[in-house]
Amino acid sequence: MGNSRVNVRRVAEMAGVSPATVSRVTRGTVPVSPELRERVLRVIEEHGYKPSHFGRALAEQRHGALGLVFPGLSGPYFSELIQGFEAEALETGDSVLVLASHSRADTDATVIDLADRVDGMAIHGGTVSTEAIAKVADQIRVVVMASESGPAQASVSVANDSMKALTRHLLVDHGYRKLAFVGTPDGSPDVTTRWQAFLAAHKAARRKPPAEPVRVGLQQSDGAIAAERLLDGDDRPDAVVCANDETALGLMLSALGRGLRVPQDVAITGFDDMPMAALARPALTTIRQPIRELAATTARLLADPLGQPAGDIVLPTELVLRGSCGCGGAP
Amino acid sequence: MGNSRVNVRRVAEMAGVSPATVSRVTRGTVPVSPELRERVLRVIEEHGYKPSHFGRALAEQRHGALGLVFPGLSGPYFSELIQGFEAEALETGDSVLVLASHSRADTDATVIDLADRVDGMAIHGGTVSTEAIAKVADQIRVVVMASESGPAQASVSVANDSMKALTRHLLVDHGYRKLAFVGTPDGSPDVTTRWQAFLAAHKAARRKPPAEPVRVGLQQSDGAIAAERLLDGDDRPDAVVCANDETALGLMLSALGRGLRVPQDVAITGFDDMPMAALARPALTTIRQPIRELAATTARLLADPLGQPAGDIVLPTELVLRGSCGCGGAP
DNA sequence: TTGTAGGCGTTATCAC
DNA sequence: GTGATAACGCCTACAA
Repeated sequence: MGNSRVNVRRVAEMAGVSPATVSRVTRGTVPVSPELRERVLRVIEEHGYKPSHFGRALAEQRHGALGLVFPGLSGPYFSELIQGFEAEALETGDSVLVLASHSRADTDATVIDLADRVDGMAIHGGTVSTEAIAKVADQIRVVVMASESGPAQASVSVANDSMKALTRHLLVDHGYRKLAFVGTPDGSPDVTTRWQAFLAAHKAARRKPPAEPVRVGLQQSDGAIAAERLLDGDDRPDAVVCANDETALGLMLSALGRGLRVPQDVAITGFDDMPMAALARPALTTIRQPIRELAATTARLLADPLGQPAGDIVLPTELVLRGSCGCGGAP
Repeated sequence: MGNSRVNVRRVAEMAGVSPATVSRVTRGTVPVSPELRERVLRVIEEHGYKPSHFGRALAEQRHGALGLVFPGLSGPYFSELIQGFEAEALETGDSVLVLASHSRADTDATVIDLADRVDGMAIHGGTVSTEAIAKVADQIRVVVMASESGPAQASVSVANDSMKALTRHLLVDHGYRKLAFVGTPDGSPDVTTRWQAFLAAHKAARRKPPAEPVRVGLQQSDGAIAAERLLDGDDRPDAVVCANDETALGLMLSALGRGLRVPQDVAITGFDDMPMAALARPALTTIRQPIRELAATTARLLADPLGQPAGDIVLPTELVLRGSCGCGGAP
């Protein structure tokens, strides 16, 4: 912790050149004569000089950082999100400032504050108010993930409506009579759309959907909570459609722990296709969404120097039928 | 996106004062006469002036940001970690730059790069090489989490050796004959200590431990993989000690899915006490560690202006006995 | 190709 | 209490 840092001027002096030349060497933009370049590089090497981010940021008027805002949830979904985003940001030499929103209340303020520490910001649907997004978007480039763009410059989300095909599969192909939905529609735009697709499938099949979803969060423990409400009574559903894999697996664990058989006593489906989905017994029927690509696309949109309008990008999803819905194969 | 930002000079001009006075008002350190203060505040309000981070950082020689480096793993553990860290950082007005390390190879380089964008860095055990830590620690304050400090200024970890008490409980109190350990000791310092405690407990009870642990990762899906190796053969263990709750729950799900009874056919224990642990059926016997406090303490150590040496802090853990080890209560 | 000089926006150190 | 003025470290016209 004693690294007496050297600056351009000092390096220039020692190399017997002007600061400008040093800058040219470190940036590599403008050609410099081999001889001087060599001299400068030697001094840089010798003194471990590294251009200060302070100075650079100030001079270039850019932070070299992207913001990522999401609800502080656990699970593979958000890990994939962070990693995918970061991997892409690294490509362009940007750092990632993360805001794992806590209470929605102060998140708005924090996000606005974050806005002048980054060059662009990715905001996950359902984490901050539209007003806050508008304010930020007025200042820097904003891309919304898993929701509509609203006041933001662009959005990237996935085809949640494939939930309709899944629901139809349960209703028509398997002939289940009584379905339940686990998830809170008002909680996040993703879940909103999934619930609507669930309802639409019922309507298309002229079947009566449940009046209300089982309103719980998206964590595995929420699946266990849903289990208490759904499995302990005597009007148990045939099949339970969960808003994501985590809750589905939590529910499955609870079902099996109660001595119920899946899918014979109750069929269960998820959304995401996280690694555990394929490994569970029975394996989980679900919808695969390209989380990493979602994040990478978002980062790319933000890093893009003179980004085109871009608009709203929707990535495809894929229905993955496995044992937990009653399809053959796995036990 | 057209916010023609104003700067101190401009504000000063409009308020008819000097830039210094404007600065004094925004910082609130030195007293300013009510009259001028009022004038300045009005102009600031009117033009939405906000001091630029660029300028501030350069003048104050500090970024106002803390770095957080951890293996890009999913699950409640790391979510808690991020949130705990960030919540504390927000207190002191710092932003959090996250590095969810991907391949260990390039992480070293990235971490060194990150070092001159933050004022302090928290590094999770097992993510970067000791050499890289040394380099960074030479430049800024570094606190290592869940590992020994090494070249870093300080470290914060939890009492992993309570794994010894847990193992003893299985061996002595329940009298299980054949135990297995799920986790990769070389993968992270935490797991190393837990495996050693597991071995120590066997030795203390004069019992022969398994020759090798089941080397898998820390995700839920790894628990399912472990299940294939442990549960399908005919020399199934009595009890399986997992390095964390996630793998334990993955294993439990697989066990139940195979028609095995927990704990009668196989007892299972975890480490962390994540929310799902208490809700599973049977509820998971585990060791509770204060993840949030771990993160908060680390952040506090980093933000501390003239931090004392601090040294190595070890936070307490607590053995939580539930149904999955065979203890009464839950089914 | 290279050097000089000015600017990026803020804070801190002086005088007054 | 307040106002000049000089850093802070870098980049980039502009001139040579």
